[in-house]
Amino acid sequence: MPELPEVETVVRTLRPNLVGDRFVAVHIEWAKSIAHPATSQFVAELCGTPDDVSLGMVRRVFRRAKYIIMSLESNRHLIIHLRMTGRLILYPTWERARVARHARVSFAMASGRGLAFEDMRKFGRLWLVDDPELVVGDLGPEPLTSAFTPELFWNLLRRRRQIKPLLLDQHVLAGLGNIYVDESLWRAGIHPLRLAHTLTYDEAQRLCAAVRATLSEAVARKGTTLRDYRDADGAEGSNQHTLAVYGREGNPCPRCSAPVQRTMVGSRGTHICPVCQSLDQPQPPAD
DNA sequence: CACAGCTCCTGGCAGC
DNA sequence: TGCTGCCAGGAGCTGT
Repeated sequence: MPELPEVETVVRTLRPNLVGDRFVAVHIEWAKSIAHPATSQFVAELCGTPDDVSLGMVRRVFRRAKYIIMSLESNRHLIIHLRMTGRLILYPTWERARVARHARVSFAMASGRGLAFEDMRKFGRLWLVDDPELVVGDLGPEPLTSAFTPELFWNLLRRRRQIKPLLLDQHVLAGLGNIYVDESLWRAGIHPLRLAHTLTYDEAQRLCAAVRATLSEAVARKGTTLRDYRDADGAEGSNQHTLAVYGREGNPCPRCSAPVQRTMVGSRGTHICPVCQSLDQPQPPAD
């Protein structure tokens, strides 16, 4: 599942290949992948006009939370959310992109290369908008910026709500998904069912640092490839080799060797160390 | 407000 | 071997 580190890696591999290149054609294989506007308008507006093809040029490629944003010369923005199984893969030609397995939308670039949006489960979505805020305007803060301070985080926790679903809520904090929430809570020694407003300031500070460390280490390892995730060059990440709890049910906790348990929290598969992440008596993990 | 449940999807896997 | 059916899960939505 692409979360912040995976999306960041996709952006980093896309950027040097796309900035300065131009969209010249697009093929939509699965219309529901286009969230906005109507598919005919999406096709008509992406590539500029016959008398000014430069409007389809990519000026910037960047990320907001789990959204990939490409700013075009036309001042429009192509926004892509990969959801569960989405990928953005570069190919030497448009033809290769079009025939890629699970290709839902494919783009021809002026350079002759192709870009494919591949998405087995069809949950991913694309937008073409004038104002990116229409898509990403309601997101919470970015956890890897200097603005994400323990004080800010402390304020986000002033709610009577289970900590794991809270951390997964993109309106509260933007970028975490199921893998990195489980890993962050394990690192901070906090049980996913703890109510956010009952965390001590010390615990909040630990969790804040845990989120930052978990995400930045995953970025450095180019993301977690459990099954579907690839960067724009088709390469896997390596963070899956260092996961502490996610997907490790029955294996020893790296900190205390107790068997990792899998439970359900908020109807999501959840992995904890029952010793390091106690629900009853909050105490710092013996790190 | 909090949260459970439903929807969208399909490859992979368990069970028979 | 081959069939059926269940399951994951991000985000938006409805219902309680």
